[in-house]
Order: sequence, then structure tokens, then C-alpha cells
Amino acid sequence: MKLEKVTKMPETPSVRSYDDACGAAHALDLVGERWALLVIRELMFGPKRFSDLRSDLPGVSANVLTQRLEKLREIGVLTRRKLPPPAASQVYELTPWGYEIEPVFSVLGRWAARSPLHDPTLPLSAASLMLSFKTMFDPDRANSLETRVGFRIGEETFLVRIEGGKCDAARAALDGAEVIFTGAAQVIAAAVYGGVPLETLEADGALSVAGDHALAEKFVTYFPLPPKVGG
Amino acid sequence: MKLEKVTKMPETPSVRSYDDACGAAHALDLVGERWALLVIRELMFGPKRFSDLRSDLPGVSANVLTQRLEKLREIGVLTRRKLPPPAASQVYELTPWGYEIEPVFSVLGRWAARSPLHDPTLPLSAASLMLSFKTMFDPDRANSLETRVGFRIGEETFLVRIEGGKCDAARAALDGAEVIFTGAAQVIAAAVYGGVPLETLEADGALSVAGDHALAEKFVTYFPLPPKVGG
DNA sequence: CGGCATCCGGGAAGATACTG
DNA sequence: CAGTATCTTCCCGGATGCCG
Repeated sequence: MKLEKVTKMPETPSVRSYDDACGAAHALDLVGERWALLVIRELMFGPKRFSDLRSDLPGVSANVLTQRLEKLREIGVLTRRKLPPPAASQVYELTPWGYEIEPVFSVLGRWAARSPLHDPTLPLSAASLMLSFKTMFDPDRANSLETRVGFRIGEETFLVRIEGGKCDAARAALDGAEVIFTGAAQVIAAAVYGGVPLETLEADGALSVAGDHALAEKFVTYFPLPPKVGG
Repeated sequence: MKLEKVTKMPETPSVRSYDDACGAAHALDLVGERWALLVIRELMFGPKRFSDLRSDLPGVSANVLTQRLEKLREIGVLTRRKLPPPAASQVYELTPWGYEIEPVFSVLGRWAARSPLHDPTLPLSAASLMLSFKTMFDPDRANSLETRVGFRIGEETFLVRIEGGKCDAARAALDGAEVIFTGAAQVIAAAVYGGVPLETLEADGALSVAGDHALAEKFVTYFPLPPKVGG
């Protein structure tokens, strides 16, 4: 049995680095590979299982997801944890430093929203929608209103708190929500960013609004998209 | 002359998009390819020629640079312009929207600077150094000092203005600078971020400081790096 | 179900050489 | 100087299969 192919000798484990002291360049070395940032985005509101990530990131293949999770774990962005029995499955969770990447999504999102090529009607994950609320919230529109708005998207529930001119979102029970939206993230985005009237979506059965309906009508106006370039 | 290879039928022009309404995902569709963000970084302080970009981005190959510039031009991030004679060469320049991406470098840089794997002693472009000043400036350290510090890095000169608790940097003539650093960006980074004494670098002949030397000593302390994770 | 290993096809990235 | 052209290498994405 002799070596039949001496094609490669991976002494250098293909570390395709930018070799650049610039912080942004190093960030790209860390999370610049395809899908890496979106994996982190999906974990911004708490731990998820491998399968959750796969279904929330349609398009990523299992092996690529495995590679990204492994690298992100190695560099300290996330950890793998085994849930206590009976649900003895594994989950991936961001480290404190991993959570600190959140402003990247805000500035990237704000910048790209001005692109003429941006299509806000494409599919959207629940995490993306919640991040978009934190990114696009306009305190002037909310005019010092303080409230809690609940969302039921698939299996998950989120609570969006508007208070003190800030807008925060978190995975949480819906206790104390003055109004609750139930529907797909893409449908809620159509109401908030697409200007589709709530009643239209409710008539379609795509969305259900429970509680303070007048508040719901106001809420969807609090997140203006920036003007497109050249517009 | 017949077709010798009917290998591919690029009906789908390899639009490897994330198909995701999330703004950050769209940003990655726009500038998520390898080298794209670094090309933009090099243009943050004004137009450059193709060859300038090549030499400021060691590691990018000519064909990849061509592809990136072409795509960035198509999507409206930059334009190609022909300089008036006699220097009738072409330059690439960011559009107003292109310049708006700057906060991305700040948040990426700030986040990645906390990585244990970040090596601030690697090579550095002049644009990266100037961006790092805007990113890492600490108004408390400057303590309401107002000054102008000049830099001569290769063929370029930059003026860093500290005033009103802000730190701005621009490609400009060095008129009015109270002190002028002359040397490679990497050397200046060693002084500012590596804690290497100015006199050491000057003794090596790697750096020259002209003007208010006491101000230079203070200046290099105004840009503290964030603590590494787990440190 | 959850995760990893492997193979394969296509395409993007990297290196080099060459042209206007 | 400003890019092409070509070739090789490697990464991405899909499919399959193994193993707990």
C-alpha cells in the first residue's frame, strides 16, 4: 500500500488570513466567511439547536454549518452546551463577547437598507425581524410612548419593550404585552416595512393581532426605512 | 471553430445571494465577498488608482481586484473617474453612499480588537491607521485638548484634528500641524498601540517626529485598545 | 433527531504571465 | 499603469451515509 496521491501536504492548514493589523480586517478573518455572521445573528436572542439554525437559515448546508459552528467555537464567539435531561440535546450559545457583535448588525443593516437593490419582501427570520426593530426604531415617532408589544412567531415568543426612547427586544413570555402579533416574520415585516395594512393581512389569515389594536396600528409606523440612494 | 467545451450554461449568473430581507444579510450580498470591504476601506480617505489599491492591499490579486471594483461600481458604492490631463490616469472613488459605510469599520474594529487572536503588530495600511484613530480615540484621555497632528506615510499626508472631544482624520496638507510623524503606518501603530517608546523608534530611524515632541508623547496615549476577552 | 465524515461538481480565489 | 488571460487550488453547496 503506497501513497497513491501526494497531491497536497497541508502543512499550512489553509489559513487564508488577510494578515492585516486593521481591526476590521481581523473581524473578517474571524467572521467573514460565508454564513458566519448570519449564524451569529440567529443566536443573538439566545441559544439554539443545530436543527433550529438549519431551518432558520434556509440555504446553509449541514457541513458548512458544522464548519462555521466549529470555527466560531474555537475562536470564542460561541459555546456548545448540553441541555439537562430530559431535553438532553445540544445547543449553541454566544459568549458575552459574541453578543457584543450586535452593533455590527445595526450599522450593516442601516447602510444596506439604503441600497436600491434591497428587497424587504424576501423571507426573514424572527431574529432578523427583532434586530431590525432595534436598528430602525425612531424615538421621535414613538413620541415618548412606553409599551410592550408581544410577538408569536412559529414556536418562539418575543417581547419588544419601548421605553425611555429606546426599543429593546428579547425572547420572553408575553406577560404584560399590550398587544400581541401572531404570524410569520415575513408577514409582520410586510406590515412594518412594506406598508401593508394590518387589516389586509388579518383578512388573509396571515396575521393575527390580539389586544390593543390601535396600539398595533401605531407600532407599525415607528420603524421608518432610510431613503434609498438617489431617491 | 466549434465550441470545444459545452461545460456550462450560466442561466443563473451565479448570483449567490442569501435571499434574506435582513439588512445585514443584504449588506453581505453587496460587500461580503472577500476583499470587498478592504477595497472600500482603502478608499475611505479619497480616490486611488488601481495600482495604489494593489500596493495598499498586499495579497489581493489583480483579477480579484478588478472583479471587486467592477461589482462595487455596478451596485453604486464607487465610481471610476478619469483624472484631467496631464495625469490622465483613472481613479476609483466612493460615492456618498459608499462613504456612509464608515461606521461599519468602527464597530467591526472595536469588536475584533477584543479578540485574543488579534495581532496589532501585523502590517497596516495608512487608511487603516487613520480609521483606527477615529475608532479608538478616547476623549477622556485627550481631556479637551485641541490640536492638529500631521502624518507623512509614504507618498500621502494626513491631518488628524482633535477638537470638541472628537477625532477626525483626512488626507490633507500638513499646514498647521503642531507635530508631524513621518514613517510607515506599522511603525506609528507600534508607538500608539504597541507601547513602543517614540525614542526607540526614532533611534532605529524608523520614525521621525518633527515639531512639538511633548505633544507627540501625549498623542500616542489617546487611543487605548479595549481589554481582550478573558483578560 | 443531532451531528459529523466523505465524495463530488462548480465556482470563486490566488498566482503568474502577458498585453495595450 | 491598468488591467486580461490562464491555470491551479481551495471553498461552497448538495447528497449520501455513518453513528450515537
